[in-house]
Formats: sequence, structure tokens, C-alpha cells
Amino acid sequence: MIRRPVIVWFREDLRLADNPALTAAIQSHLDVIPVYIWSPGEERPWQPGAASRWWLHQSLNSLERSLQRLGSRLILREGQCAETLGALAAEVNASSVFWNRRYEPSIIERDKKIKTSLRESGIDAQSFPGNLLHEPWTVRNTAGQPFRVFTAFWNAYGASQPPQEPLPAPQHIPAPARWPTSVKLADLALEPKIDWAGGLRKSWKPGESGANEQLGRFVRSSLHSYSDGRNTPAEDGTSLLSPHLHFGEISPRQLWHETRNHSMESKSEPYLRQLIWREFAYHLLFHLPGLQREPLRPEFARFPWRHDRGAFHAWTKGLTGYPMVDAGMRQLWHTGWMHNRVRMITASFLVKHLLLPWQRGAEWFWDTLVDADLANNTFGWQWAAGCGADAAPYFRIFNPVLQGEKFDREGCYIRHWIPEIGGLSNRWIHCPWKAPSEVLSSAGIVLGRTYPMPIIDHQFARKRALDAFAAMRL
DNA sequence: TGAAATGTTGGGGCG
DNA sequence: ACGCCCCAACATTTC
Repeated sequence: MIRRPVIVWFREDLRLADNPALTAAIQSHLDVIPVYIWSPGEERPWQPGAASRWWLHQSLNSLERSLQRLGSRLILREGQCAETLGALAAEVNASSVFWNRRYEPSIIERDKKIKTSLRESGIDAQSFPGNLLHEPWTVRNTAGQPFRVFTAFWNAYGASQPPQEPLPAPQHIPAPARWPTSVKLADLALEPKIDWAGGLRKSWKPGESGANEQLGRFVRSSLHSYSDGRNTPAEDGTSLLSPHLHFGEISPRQLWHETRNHSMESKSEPYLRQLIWREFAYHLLFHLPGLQREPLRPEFARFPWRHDRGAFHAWTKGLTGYPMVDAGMRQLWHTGWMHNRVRMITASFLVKHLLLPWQRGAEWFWDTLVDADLANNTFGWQWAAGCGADAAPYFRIFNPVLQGEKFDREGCYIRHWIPEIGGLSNRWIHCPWKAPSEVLSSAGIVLGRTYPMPIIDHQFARKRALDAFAAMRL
């Protein structure tokens, strides 16, 4: 009698350690068939962008090699998940299919259907929690409602059970006698046809081992000074873990325990807060699926957004004439990532200085970020636009010059990403248009030619945004 | 996880 | 010594 194998369906959990579905599969003492299904159509309209696909390719490659080291493989398939899983399960006569949950509303809906249809075919289907610290439906305020204020959410997390200890990575994965066929990773065509990914390759090491190395670097060198260091874009003071976390190369439970164990509570708390902001974003999107398109505050539906392709183009290319904004946008384009402080500055500029819809910004970030994550991206943009939960009030408008002087005092971040104005002293580096003409010419700068004039005047833009806000509230 | 405007205070220059 | 003004520094309010 042939033993029926169990399929482990990998999704946004491209890791072996702390992987509940994988652990459960191994504990079932059946042969394990790991599979990943590429089905971008089912993610619409948020199918992975170009930068995410690049990362996914590297991460799948890394997972495949890790599985091979344990005597296993990664079966790759392309197509609708329901059909593909059903066909694979039939092909290998699987007894069950295990996976770790995702929490995007449309994915939940799809996965429910898959679970039902597998069970109807006599196949045991089980999903496991592992990509959040707490399941979104278990967290409620005293009135039984989902939280809308971060502090209350944070307090609720603090009062609840600490997350369970991460599961160890398996030492061996039982392999079936015969493997089903797999497409080749290259055939998924995740990598760009024209190789623009050089900057990404230099910046990142996707995969579980890369994630763990980065976590090690972070807790050794940045965690103790995180509360200030995370605000200095020129330095690696943030965790740099966001893409690893998005693809599940490392789990939030691992991050929680590792940072907790490595330092005093007072030192690890600022980082844990960030991790809980992520939970809060997932929590909100779960309870309010419309957030991915529509503002949480309904009055923003009447906000007088502008439509200015030229301004949007300048923003995306880092040609607004405001060095702090442009540096951020160029860092994003080059590395697939932007420092969080600068995300706030660039987002504020798009929404408040240019009056362009936050959805346009969210779409651009979605395509260019290696850490593009629906819950976080949606939450972050609604926060920046002032229309979200616990958001920055609309009248809170960042001044890109002051933000630059405050958080990049020495201009290091600017000089790195905008070398054409690198010759300016710290006094002028954040506002080249104010520099005396002899300073500009001796630095080799011709405003409007070698670097743009500001595409909009700050004072004017600030007043216009406030007026638009006032008009909306009438 | 703001910035700008407005208000208040207190030290020093000066007649 | 005193009152007056200026203004930086800080605090508060407003958007």
C-alpha cells in the first residue's frame, strides 16, 4: 500500500524555520511535497510589481536550495491556485494540503473556497497561523469592535499572551518516492527581461539565510540605538527586514523573540512598536477591506485631487527640485526600498504639495518596492494622506527642507543620491534654489539644467493644501 | 511620526 | 537705578 503524501503549499512564508504548516506536515509522518504556485492573476489588482517579482525569484531560488539540502524539492507550478492544487493533489494522490494563512481579504476568500473544494474531494485541507502575532479576528476592543486607534491596539497586544516561541527549522523532510513535475523557476519569467536589477542585487540578499543574517546585524549593531537611528536616512539604522518579512523569509514571532531576547525591554520596545504597526495595518485591512481603494474617512471622497501627469512623472523620477524628496524617490528606484522617514516625506509631498491622489502614490510604491505589502502600503498611504485610521491630520504638512535639515543635517543622504548637487555646502544642500548664484556656479550647478528648480513653491503649496482641506470639510 | 503663527519672557543695550 | 525697546528663546495656538 502506497502512503499518500501531504502537500505543503508555500505562499508568503518562504522559510523553513517557524513554519507551522511545514512542521505539521512533517509531524504527520507522511511524505511531504512542497509546492509554490505562481498565479499573479488572482492577486489582481495588486499582482506583484516588478521589484517584488525580482525578489520573489531570488527567494524561491533560495527556498528551493534549502529544501534540497534537506532531501526535498520545491515543486513550481503556474496557474489558478484552486485548479492547480486540485490537479496536483489528484496527481500525487495527496491525503492533505497544508498552508500558512495570508490575510488580504480577497486571498482569504479564495483560500476558503479552496479549502472547501479540497475537502469535498476527500482531501484534508488545513491552514495555520504564522505570519502575524495574533489572528486579526481575535483582537477586539471592549465593545467587541476592531481597534481604530493604534495606542489602544498596542495596549491590547501588551495585555495579551506573548507570541509563542518560534518553531525550529526541520532537520529532514521526508520525500516521496516519485516527484511530480515542476516548471523551471526561470520559466515563470519573474525576473525583468531587460536587466535593470543591478542596484537591487547590490542592496539585498533575498532568502531565509539572508533574512537571518540581516536580523543578526540589526540586533547587534542598530537595535540599541533604534529610536534615534531609525530617523537617519543616511545610516542603516532601521532593521532593513521589511522585504524579508513580507515574503515570510522570517516570521514576526522570530523577530519578536529575537529582539526581546537580545536587549532590554526599553531598548527593544521602539522596534516592537513598529512590528505592531504592521499588525495594526493587517488588522484594519482585514476588518475594512475597502481600504485598499477608498479612504477610511468618507469625506475624503470629495477631496479636490488634481490630475497632473507632469508633476507625477517628476515625483516618480526624483526630479521635483526638492533634494530630500528626490533622493528618496531615487533610492526607491535604484534599490527597491526607501527609508521610512523619507517615505513619509515623499508621500506627504505627493499628496499635499502636488495634491495628487494617494492611490497613485500607492500604485507607484507597489510596483517599485521590494517590500510591497498590501496592508502596510495601504495603511501607510492613508496615514500620510490624513484619511486613514489614527492618521496624520491633513494640516500636518512636511516641509521637505526642514525635514532634510533635521534628519540629514550633514547632507550625506542627499549627496549619495543626488551627486549633481553634492558640491553644495550643508547650508544649501537642502534648498539649492536659495543658494547665491556664485555658490551654484562654483559647484557646477545650473538650476533648471543640471538639477531642477522646485516644481512648486512650498509656501504656495502649503496654503493650497490647507484651502483644499477646508473646502472638503464644508 | 509638523510647521508656522502668535504669544510670552527675560536679558542686555541704551538713554 | 530705571524704564523702554529689541529680540532671541521658548511656549502656545492654529492650521
